[in-house]
Amino acid sequence: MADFDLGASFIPALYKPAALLPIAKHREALLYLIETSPVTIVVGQTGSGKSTQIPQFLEQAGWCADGKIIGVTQPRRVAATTVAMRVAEEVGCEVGKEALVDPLLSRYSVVMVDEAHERSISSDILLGLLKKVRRKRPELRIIISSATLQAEDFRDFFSESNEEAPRDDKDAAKVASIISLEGRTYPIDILYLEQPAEDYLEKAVSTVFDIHANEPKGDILVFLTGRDEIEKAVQAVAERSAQLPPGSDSLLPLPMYAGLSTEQQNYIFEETTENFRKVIFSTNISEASVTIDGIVYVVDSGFVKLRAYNPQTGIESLTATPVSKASAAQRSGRAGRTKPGKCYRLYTDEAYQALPDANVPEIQRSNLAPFVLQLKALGIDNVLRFDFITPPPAELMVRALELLYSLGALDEYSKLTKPLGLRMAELAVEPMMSKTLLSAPSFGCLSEILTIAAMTSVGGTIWIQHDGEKKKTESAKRKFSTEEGDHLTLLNVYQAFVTNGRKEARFCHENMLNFKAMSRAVSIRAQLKRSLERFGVVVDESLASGSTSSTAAGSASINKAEQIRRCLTSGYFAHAARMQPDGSFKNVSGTTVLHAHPSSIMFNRKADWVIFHEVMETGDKTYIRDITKVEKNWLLEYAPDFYKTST
DNA sequence: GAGCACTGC
Repeated sequence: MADFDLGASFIPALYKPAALLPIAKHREALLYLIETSPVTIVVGQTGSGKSTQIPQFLEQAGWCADGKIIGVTQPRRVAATTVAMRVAEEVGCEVGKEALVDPLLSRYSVVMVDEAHERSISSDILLGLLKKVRRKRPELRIIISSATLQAEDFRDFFSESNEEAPRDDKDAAKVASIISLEGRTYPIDILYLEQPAEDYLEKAVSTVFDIHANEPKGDILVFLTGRDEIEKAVQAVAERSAQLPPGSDSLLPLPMYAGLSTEQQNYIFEETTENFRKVIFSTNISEASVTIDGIVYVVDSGFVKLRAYNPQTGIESLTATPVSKASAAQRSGRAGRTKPGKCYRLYTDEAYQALPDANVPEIQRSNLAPFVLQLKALGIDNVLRFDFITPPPAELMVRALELLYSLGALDEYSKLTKPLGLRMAELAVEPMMSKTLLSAPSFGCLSEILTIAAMTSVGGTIWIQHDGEKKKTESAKRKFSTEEGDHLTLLNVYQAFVTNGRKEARFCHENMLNFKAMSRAVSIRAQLKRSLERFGVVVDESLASGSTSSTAAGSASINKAEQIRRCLTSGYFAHAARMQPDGSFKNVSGTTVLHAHPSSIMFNRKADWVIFHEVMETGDKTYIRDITKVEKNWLLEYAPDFYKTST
């Protein structure tokens, strides 16, 4: 496998992006377009300064007069808060307000949808809303930032009308215009494999060594699909580095994925000494969310893990999928930020040609229940006729409506119920959990459910997953575990954190907890609590017990534990399963075999009926996560209609 | 025996 000869395995492509003018040069043209055209589509590279500079141009041009504000939305909140803060600092405008409170967005003179080409559900829905608002508020200005390939989709969307007669081309041009604001980039050589790789992980590692042996200085960024692959690749490079010829520069392999702690992530930004070449093995996090300086070489496996949702079974899956052409372009662009670069694609030119232009929009492959609820709360009753830029499959809509009806958020006419449905829409957790929260006062366990809701929404990032320290994490977890399952375990972890570890980094370190994730749970809990108090719900924290584990003495806490399990059942009855003699589970209709996820307390433990927070198919198994034991008769008690129809 | 990314104020 020692094919160090790059020329033999890669062939160059013809494509070279042109180096164009920076954004400030386009200022006048841009402001003229925004003034004269209701919708302006701004095309330019990620990081070209669009999201910070355009709001400033607008403010200077008087778009903030009369107390009006400029809104900037982004699919990735980390970036959004940074941008919003910078804009607020620099131009003195307030940014960010929910459409839920002000459906006509009347305080805004301009709304900018940033990175709209990423097609997140929220930006897709915002585009549909903006199109609707524009009919009632023709003076509103809409700016959409997009990658080049998708610009025309947005123009066509805003130019076409659902209700009126088709416009001619001249009219369409008046509604939406496209302007290109390419930033300065350096040329990137793109190289393809001559033959498909049998094992892209092995090929990625050998390509890294090829680059190291044959190419001038510059760090390497390798795109892989997940943690497992990344850790394997890092290890392979570390091992094989020993065989590098004496006197040659060293390779410094580093992992990058969202599950790492901040500290571990920060290694990739540190400067290396003269004789080192950094090689970063990363998930898609480095495609757009994280920018690393000094990258000259990109190695693209051609794969990404993508979520999908099966509307028939209601099961999400996470599988490695070939990237889109748009993704491949974005990845290669990471090489040319500071000087000319090279991108090695671990697939053939033919394989590239066969890739889809763009990813399937999120709205066509997700559980839509949370978004249907939001649309209903915005007064959009006929969600099936909402003007989506690409409509989701009807089955996805139907499944979302059915779930919301079974939870009592919608009535038999599919209208939002009040107050239940409306309140559920305003809580920032998914519908099954918002239902659980809203029924918690009647079970006398609101404080505990608030905590559980916050803990489940930060997901699997609570525990440190350091390679080689798995045992340590397992034993730390056992200290908090309860007989009843994962939800009560999460409650114990949280309670220990707020009493012992909130200001003490050592507590998290000793218990293998991720401080950032735990702090996020604290702030989510506070936010949920504020929402509930806005509805007039009283949250009595004095009732919260120190420990709700069944190992704790006293019948009061055992009773509390049962109330919590009953309450969870009232929201999660649709996520019920029964353990089979072989230890696996079957869902209510008996159609799907489910397995307790190895991270669950219920992994390898006995149970009868359980409810679970989440179900996901990865590889060839379907896993349930965050599992709690319940009684069969509770299911019948809290969801009689649901169980009558499904059995 | 194991989860891509993102957010929630």
